[in-house]
Amino acid sequence: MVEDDAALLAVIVETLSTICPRVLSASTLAGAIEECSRATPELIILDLGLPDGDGSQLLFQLRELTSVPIVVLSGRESDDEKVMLLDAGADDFISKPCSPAELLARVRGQLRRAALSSAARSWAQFTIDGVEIDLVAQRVTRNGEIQRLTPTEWALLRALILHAGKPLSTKQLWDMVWAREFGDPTVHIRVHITHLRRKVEPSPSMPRLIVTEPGLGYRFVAP
Amino acid sequence: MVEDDAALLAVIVETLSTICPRVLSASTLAGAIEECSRATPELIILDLGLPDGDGSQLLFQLRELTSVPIVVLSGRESDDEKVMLLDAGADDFISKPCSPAELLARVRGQLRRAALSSAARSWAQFTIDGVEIDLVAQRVTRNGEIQRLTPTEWALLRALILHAGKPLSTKQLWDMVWAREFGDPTVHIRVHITHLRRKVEPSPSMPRLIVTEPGLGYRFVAP
DNA sequence: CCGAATCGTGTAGAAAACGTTAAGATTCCT
DNA sequence: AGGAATCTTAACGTTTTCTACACGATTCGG
Repeated sequence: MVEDDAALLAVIVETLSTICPRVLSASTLAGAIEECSRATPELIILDLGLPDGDGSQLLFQLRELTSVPIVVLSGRESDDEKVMLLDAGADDFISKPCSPAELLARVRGQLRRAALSSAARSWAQFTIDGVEIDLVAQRVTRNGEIQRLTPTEWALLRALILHAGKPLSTKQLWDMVWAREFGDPTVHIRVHITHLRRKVEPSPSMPRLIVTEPGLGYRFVAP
Repeated sequence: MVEDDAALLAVIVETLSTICPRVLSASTLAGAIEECSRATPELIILDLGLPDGDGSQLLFQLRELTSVPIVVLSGRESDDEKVMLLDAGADDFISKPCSPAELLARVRGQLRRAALSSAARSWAQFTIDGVEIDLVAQRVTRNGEIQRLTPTEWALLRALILHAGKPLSTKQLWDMVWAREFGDPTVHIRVHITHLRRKVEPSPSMPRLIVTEPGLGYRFVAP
């Protein structure tokens, strides 16, 4: 929230905090840029008319750097200004005064839209050596062929990828995937690791993705 | 452009045509749905207060079927209504009267954002292997024959298509389609999936559209 | 170099999940 | 009220997945 009027800022921050877990604020253009580079916010609300420069200048600068939703708040009612800012990349323009309810509704809308625009799911999807793994769509393809994984195989793969880079002991995997106390962990895991490798490794007999660290456990090599 | 006032409609269409290659219009709720299923617009501008039903009703219906930007235009200034519509999925809300320049700027903004957010098909309407599915018009034809789907079958199909590509578990489908807590989900869904496949699959015994991922659920494969 | 522990892989039976059919129950329309 | 369409429930055969066990291969320390 970028706003120079301290009283108004307090009110808006209070309002926003009902739906946002963390609200950061800045009262100057320079402060706003610093805050953005440090905290990478999910949405920016920008009031025009800051002391150290035009807010529209900040809008241009931010649009060069990021595609997060930017909502502009302004007291001026000039059509030309609205058009200019919207064309510059503002995602919404709200005229002051504005009811808290409407502000929240518009913020919710922007957040909802940003969430489903699939930018957020890039971390769970990657390709390595012709093997494509998509944790969200629950899909694995190797050289174009679809590989079907069973529920336990998915659980095992998820556990390994979640802690990619670190070796996971047999006990840890057992707790994460099976979550029960009877049966022999080691033999189960050996079997399912074999199955998993057969489906996701470029060459299953020479594992490159799921490597075994003798005596420690298994490790998923990060891409 | 959905608007019942002919004079205002003409003005807005004229305005829009300066930036849009094709502008379609409808003056009733039924006409709007028909137009949408035929032409699959890239953006919808919706004026509230249509003769044959509330415009907000159309908004709800459309939001079940598509993710295209919807801009609501209204003369009423009620905060509650604004909030309700924005939360129902409207991408923008413009109060009448509104300058042509601002309208164009907001439309441009929505189109720009839609273009870069998902190049994916935003209208659930397609043909594959002689099977034509149109969620908007609620029509399924296979080799020219119209297939009649029951309400639960539509709900099931809509849930699957809305999350095309991702497997939906039995529990998820149960929550989306039936929305209640008693009864045994698995049996119901098995039966209705069979019925659905018999009507929409090119060859029901070898499903290609609605594939089952054993242990995970069912997945609608996007064409 | 050798033995013990650990790891990889094949096979077979048990358990769970799934597809299909059919008959009763319910709703909705005329 | 009668009848048609739809939903629910039950049963049964099939497919898929899990578990258990056996045996060869590999690793590691002395």
